[in-house]
Amino acid sequence: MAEVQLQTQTRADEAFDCLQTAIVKGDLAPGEKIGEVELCSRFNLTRGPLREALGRLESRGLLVRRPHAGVKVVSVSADELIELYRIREVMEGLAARQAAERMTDEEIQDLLATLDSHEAMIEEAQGQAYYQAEGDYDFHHRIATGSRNTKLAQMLLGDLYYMVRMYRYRLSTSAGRPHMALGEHRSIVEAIAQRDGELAEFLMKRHINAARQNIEKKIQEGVLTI
Amino acid sequence: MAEVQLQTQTRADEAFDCLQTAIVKGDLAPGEKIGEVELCSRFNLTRGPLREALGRLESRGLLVRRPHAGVKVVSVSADELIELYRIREVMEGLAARQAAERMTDEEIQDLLATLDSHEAMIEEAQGQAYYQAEGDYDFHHRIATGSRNTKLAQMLLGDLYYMVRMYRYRLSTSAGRPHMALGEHRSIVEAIAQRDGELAEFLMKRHINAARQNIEKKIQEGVLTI
DNA sequence: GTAAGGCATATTGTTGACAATCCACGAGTT
DNA sequence: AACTCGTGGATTGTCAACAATATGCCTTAC
Repeated sequence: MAEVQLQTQTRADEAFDCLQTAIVKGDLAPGEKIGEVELCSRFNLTRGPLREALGRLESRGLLVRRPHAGVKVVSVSADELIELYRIREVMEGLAARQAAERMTDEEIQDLLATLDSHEAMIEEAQGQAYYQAEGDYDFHHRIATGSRNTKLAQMLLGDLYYMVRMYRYRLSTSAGRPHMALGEHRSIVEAIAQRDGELAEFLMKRHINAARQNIEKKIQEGVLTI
Repeated sequence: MAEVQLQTQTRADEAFDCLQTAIVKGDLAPGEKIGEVELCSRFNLTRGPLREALGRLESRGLLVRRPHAGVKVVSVSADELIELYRIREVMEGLAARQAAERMTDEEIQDLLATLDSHEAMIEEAQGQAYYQAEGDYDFHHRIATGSRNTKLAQMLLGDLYYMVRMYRYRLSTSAGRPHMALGEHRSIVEAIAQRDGELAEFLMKRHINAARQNIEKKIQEGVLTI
């Protein structure tokens, strides 16, 4: 392991990050029961910091822990994934509205620039949905922080996105969707640029609603089994 | 049998509960820097479980922890308290809508019954705002769980309510508000009973909006200093 | 007199060993 | 043959000692 680690980062934080990414990337399959000692040897940690990290992960709902029985990765059902999108709809709607009221002109310009780069990425990497997903994540990330609502950003970035991303990695976005999503992103930013919070909220809600319907359709088609 | 306590409760859970209530009740003042050893002696714990609990509290945003520098209770500014209510508005709006779609008839009847008991409490205990606050908490708690949206309930009950309650304890609700709030509660339940999700969402949002404006007014009057 | 730097102390972060608890397997009984 | 009960093993929960780091005070130089 290359020790690039910052000294201000404690071992427990390190463990937390490792585990979180491992869960999100799918290296630790949902429902899988994992022993503490195995995790220790896998990430070169001792049980103290590991347990601390496990506690945090549990508190965030990525793990379930039964006393003396062990830890297992949470397995989210299809219904629960849909519910997640319903929550995103209202929370990101609020984020968009507040972002329209509070983002600086600079931030908005920057956001527009990133949209251009996302478009370029989609154009050249035809079908490489991964980058599109990263771009999408980047977009929503900026809106969340742009809202200047600390707790809102914390809940979105710390709780919801990680759970959603758990499925992003196994779930390729459908063919025409990236282009459409980009268009929707543009409209939202436009509304923000015009400082029209109400419109930004409406458009964001519709955007996430569309994404949810897209996933629902896939599940019904049986393309996506969770 | 002296062991009324469930054995499935681990020391870390115990520590977590103790600390959480201590923070919420104000026994640990916001901004106060607290040493680990002091907490250990105070709650009869060892540092292992304590640290695990601290990690969870930090992850939930009730504590801030700087490496090697110690732990201190988070201090929420007036603005941030307002922001909390903005989040509640959209999230509980969603909860109300989903509750209208999914609560059982039994649950709704039960909810109505609790509203009656709340009314009785307000009538007899004139000015005892504490019970009203508890009743209010109870009401919102039921709506959240009634939504059948696991993650939504988790975020509301696990994250937001505890932060809001931090201030409930020092902040007596204003004179006429309990009665008004109760009336709003009734309208919401009525909408739920009629399975009108859209209306329930609207009414709940307006209800929380009113509560927020009430607090904003108090802050501007200087009655409430945070 | 003030500011910068180094040292001591106290506090946090980490480690490894010990104790308590659950799960699985096997034996005995119906 | 199937079910229940008991025991062994493994895993988790807990503890106390060790190491690393930041804060505060004192000294010293300008």
